[in-house]
Amino acid sequence: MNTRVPQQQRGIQTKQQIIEAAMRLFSQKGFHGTNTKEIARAAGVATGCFYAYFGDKKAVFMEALTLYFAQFHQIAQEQIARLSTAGAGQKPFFKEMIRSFLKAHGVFKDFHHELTAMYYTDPAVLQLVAAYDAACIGYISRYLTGIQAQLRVTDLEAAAKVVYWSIHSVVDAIAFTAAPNEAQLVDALADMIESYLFAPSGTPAAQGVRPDDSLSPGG
Amino acid sequence: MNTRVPQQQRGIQTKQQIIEAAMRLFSQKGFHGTNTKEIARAAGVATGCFYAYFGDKKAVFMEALTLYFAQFHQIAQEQIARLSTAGAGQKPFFKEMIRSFLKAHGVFKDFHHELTAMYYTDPAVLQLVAAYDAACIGYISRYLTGIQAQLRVTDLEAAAKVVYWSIHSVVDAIAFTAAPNEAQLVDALADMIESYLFAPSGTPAAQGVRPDDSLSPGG
Amino acid sequence: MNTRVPQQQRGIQTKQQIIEAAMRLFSQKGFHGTNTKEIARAAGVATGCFYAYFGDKKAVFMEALTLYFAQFHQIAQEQIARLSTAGAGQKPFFKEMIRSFLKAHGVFKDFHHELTAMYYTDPAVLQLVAAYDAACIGYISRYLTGIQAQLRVTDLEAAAKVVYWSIHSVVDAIAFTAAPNEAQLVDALADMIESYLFAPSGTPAAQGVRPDDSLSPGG
Amino acid sequence: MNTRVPQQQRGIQTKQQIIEAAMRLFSQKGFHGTNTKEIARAAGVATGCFYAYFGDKKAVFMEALTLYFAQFHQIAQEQIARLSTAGAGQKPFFKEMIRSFLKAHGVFKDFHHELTAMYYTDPAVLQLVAAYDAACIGYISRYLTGIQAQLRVTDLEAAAKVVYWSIHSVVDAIAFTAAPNEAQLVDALADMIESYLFAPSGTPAAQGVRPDDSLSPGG
DNA sequence: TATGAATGAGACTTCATTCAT
DNA sequence: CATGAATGAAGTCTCATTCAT
Repeated sequence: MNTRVPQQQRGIQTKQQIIEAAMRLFSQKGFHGTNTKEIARAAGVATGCFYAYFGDKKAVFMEALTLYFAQFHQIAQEQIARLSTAGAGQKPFFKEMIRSFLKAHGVFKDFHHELTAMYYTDPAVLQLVAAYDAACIGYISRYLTGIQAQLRVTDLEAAAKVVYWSIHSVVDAIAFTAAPNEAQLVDALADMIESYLFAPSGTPAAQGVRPDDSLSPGG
Repeated sequence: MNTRVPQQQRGIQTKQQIIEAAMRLFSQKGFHGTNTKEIARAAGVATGCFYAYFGDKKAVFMEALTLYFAQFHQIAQEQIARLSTAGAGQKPFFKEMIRSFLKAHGVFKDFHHELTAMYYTDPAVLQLVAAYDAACIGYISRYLTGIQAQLRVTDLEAAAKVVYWSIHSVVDAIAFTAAPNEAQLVDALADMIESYLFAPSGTPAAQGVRPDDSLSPGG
Repeated sequence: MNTRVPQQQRGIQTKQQIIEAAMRLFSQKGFHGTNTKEIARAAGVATGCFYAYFGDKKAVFMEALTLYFAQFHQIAQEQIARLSTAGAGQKPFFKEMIRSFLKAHGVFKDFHHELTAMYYTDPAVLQLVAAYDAACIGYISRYLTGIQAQLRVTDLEAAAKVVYWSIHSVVDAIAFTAAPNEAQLVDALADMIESYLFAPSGTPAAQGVRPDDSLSPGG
Repeated sequence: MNTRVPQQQRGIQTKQQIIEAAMRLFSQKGFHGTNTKEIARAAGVATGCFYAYFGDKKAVFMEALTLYFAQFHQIAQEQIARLSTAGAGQKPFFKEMIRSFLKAHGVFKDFHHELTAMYYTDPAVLQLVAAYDAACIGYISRYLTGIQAQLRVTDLEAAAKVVYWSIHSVVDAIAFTAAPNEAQLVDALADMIESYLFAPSGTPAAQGVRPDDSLSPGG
């Protein structure tokens, strides 16, 4: 039987409830540890109803995933837009970006992990995630292109990737291990990215670098 | 009944065969996509024999994991030892390290991914992996301490972590997406790490940095 | 997942069918000789359906047991009520009781034996059976208290137990071995119980006792 | 492969060890709850060795059973012999008999229960047990025949059976429930049997009967 | 002969999915 | 549209028994 596309208000709401319940359960117990009956019950509907809206269990996961990414994209885009216009080349840019990621991570932390697990396991998930990663890298790449003049690196493609993956993994490590020294790690990460991207400002000022101001022009 | 501890030569061999078959299958089809019957058959033994050696499916996974890490550790340690003595502070160190990781990754590439998937799902796996990560970070940290004089960073703990996670994720991205521009990414990553860790060598030579030789003394 | 509590008519009927099929099979082939697949098939449902209603094989057994005892109790209580009011102290009481037991036994004879087997093996069964035995002994005890004046025994508790167990085992022996001399055994058993409980009616009439009328008053 | 009949001292001892281990385990965990590996280990031999001496798991059970009965028989026979010659018609006979049974029961109490469970389940066990029961009934029957003159009952066959089963079940109840009022139950049981079998001794002395001496002549 | 490793049928159980009401 | 009962394939695990050494 084909999947139902809800037409009425009620149907749309039901579908939404199912997605939310599924996300909650996947986050708590993982995809493999959650069964459709549980999802249905948590959503307050009958088992059969689940299959009226979703072709199979993976379908909810994918839909939840799409939603999840949409939110990420939105946050990221807003961030980029804000920072880009606020004055291109402002160095706090990356620190802000890291904080953005951290925050976004926090919202659906556990779902993010389940997602990562599926990523390596399921091609469809991989594709979705890869698209998202590519988009993020694209943002960074465009940003770098915009401030190319200030940079010491030349291969902007590679730089964007390296920067993205570094942020990605450090943020993940922070979020997952609930690192107590979060602030230092964020500082160190931002410092690394900035040391890498930006040319030292002409003077040998780099000694005694302190993460935040080391690159402030004024030098 | 408890797990069998092989007492005859034959038993030891059988157990080894099972572990190998399991790793192969987990890598190909994932943990959840592999069943114990398949593992047994792939190892050339009967189902029951599997359970003589392993309490359940996860038990093989954990044992395989332990083995896998033991190899990683060994490779890493050898590498560190070799590089450290070869001339402390030689800058190719990190590039070498990245290549090491890439190589190690390559050996059991798919198993590594299955592992990552389990990492987020299973506490026991998490623990094992966390221990491994901590060990790696420890290596780096000790290395940095050894060459502290040459460094621009001061919080070596944080630096070691940031460096480790960056390498980890970039290597993973390279390995998983079979990036065609592997060389550039490795260069960029090494460049980032070095820019971050090392003080520009006194002269304003940092301009026009080229990854490999930029830091070679002689400057 | 938890056991289903049938909410539709169909569900209630299915559960009943499963219990009946299980009782039939347990009686024929014993608890250990019957598997859940067979039970499901005999009930005309799928294997999984069995587990929707019962957590495991023992659960059906226990539920069947409870049902079985409920019927026993009902028969016994009716019997007691009828005989007690029909004229307290009428001696055919015990003969009637024996016949009751025999009849009740006959209905689910084989199930009774499987039950006895489980009794010694499973604590939960033991508990249920012990409760039933205690209830039966309670009936007899109360009956004896009611006719205390006519009795030669004084420790009514002990008497009730001894009488109950004697009936129990003789009835069991009769039912299980399909003794050809059932009538004689019943007579002998009733005679034994009555000789024990009731004082000889004043005269030395006890010689040449014939089971049935030996104790009829009026000697 | 055929079962080995031990020829050497060592073999005989091994077989004995296996039987003992099996009895112990069957008593503790039941026939179905014990596996051959456990038996072998408890006996201090290898799994395969078990099958050198016994065709299958049931075979040990049967052999243990036979041994168990042999002991019972011996005790019973000695008892009968002793009492019979000590003065036929001595009334303490049945009380002694009950005590004998209780003692015999106590020795292998748990094995006895496992046996009862198997009895209803396995034809071979049934046959063995039935033979044993018949033998016991035979003893009683012969005893009764010997003192026929003193008895009020005439159908000695039926009487023997009723008496045997009563003793059997009351003893079982005592042993299994560890009844605190064991003494009273034994008294009551003996009283019942004696009231049943023996004619009141000529005088209307039966009033105020006390189990032990009520029937002593010369009263 | 003893050892303990190996066998494999079969038991129990779960759950994604379909169906009757 | 919703409900919850039913399906049955597939997976996990056990254990009586056989076999290689």
